[in-house]
Amino acid sequence: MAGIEETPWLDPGQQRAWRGYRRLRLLVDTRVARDLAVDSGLSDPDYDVLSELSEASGHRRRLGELAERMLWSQSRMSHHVKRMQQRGLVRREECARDGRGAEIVLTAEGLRVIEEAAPRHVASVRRNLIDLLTPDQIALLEQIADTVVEHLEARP
Amino acid sequence: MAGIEETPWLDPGQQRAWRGYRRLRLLVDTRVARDLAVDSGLSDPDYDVLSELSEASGHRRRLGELAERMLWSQSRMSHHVKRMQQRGLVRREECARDGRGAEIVLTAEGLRVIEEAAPRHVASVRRNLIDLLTPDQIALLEQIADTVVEHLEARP
DNA sequence: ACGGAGTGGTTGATGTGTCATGTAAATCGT
DNA sequence: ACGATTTACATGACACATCAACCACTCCGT
Repeated sequence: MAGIEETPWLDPGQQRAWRGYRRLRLLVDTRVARDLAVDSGLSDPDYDVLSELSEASGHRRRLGELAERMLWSQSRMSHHVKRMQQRGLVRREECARDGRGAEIVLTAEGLRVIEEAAPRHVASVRRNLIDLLTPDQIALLEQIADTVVEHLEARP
Repeated sequence: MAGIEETPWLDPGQQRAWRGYRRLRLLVDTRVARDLAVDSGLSDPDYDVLSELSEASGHRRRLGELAERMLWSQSRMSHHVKRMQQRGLVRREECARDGRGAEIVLTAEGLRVIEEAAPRHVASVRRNLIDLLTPDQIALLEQIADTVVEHLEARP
């Protein structure tokens, strides 16, 4: 890993790309989050957890597995699941195979909530990102994201 | 604005682009934030505020102006500035022209801190995003960001 | 010039994220 | 098989963001 002595400053194009990315992120994410909250009463993390669970077999997943897939800390997941549990969106079950384990299960209410939220959320994602770009740009964005993700996930 | 009835689901490519974007954001931002905290003891918002002030004439700016440029709420800025003030990075001064106003001024310490933090931060941004992409991809990213930002900023 | 509306900023309550730590069960070494 | 370590998760304290009041000053109409 190079020391800072050898690190050149960002050139103007790189500077603009970085600032653009930051601003895109700020605008897109706050709007999508606001829409989600207004339309469905969910926060962005709420939606992600529900979505992850709804795609899991049996609508259940180990807490740690959930955290790992979503790149959250276990602690964060534990706290968040507790709150979602209090709202009736998920419940905890003991894990048969591992006495320490906790399985997080989507409740019927949780399933209902995310199924109702999903189409509105998709509409919001379209309004605030997808439909603003040409198909070419979408493909490029995917390619850029893949490149970066691949590099970063290959690192500690 | 179209109702959800008319909103088609994301096609596979759009789906991958959206998920890719989300994951890129998660990976890049957490790593850059962690580097910044470890290298310089600053949070991401800390850095942004210091950076904004260091570029302002007289190293000072009205609280509301600062908030507006950064798309923060005034409340958030007020709270955050209070904490940064307690750490000696900025100070408040009364505004001569408007008795209600507050001017936020970069302290000598604040200037020292950001000047020391900047090169490491640039290195981190390179490691975690810029240097992972080809010059073409950088240009495309900038273009995509500009497109989206332009659309979104033209809206309430 | 005075009374009310609007503006700039602060504050407190609440929900959420992070870090350090705690606890209990599983696993490993011998 | 027994103690030490590691793993899975929970918890408490704190930092931070958001929202809804709130206060003080400015601006405007009459």
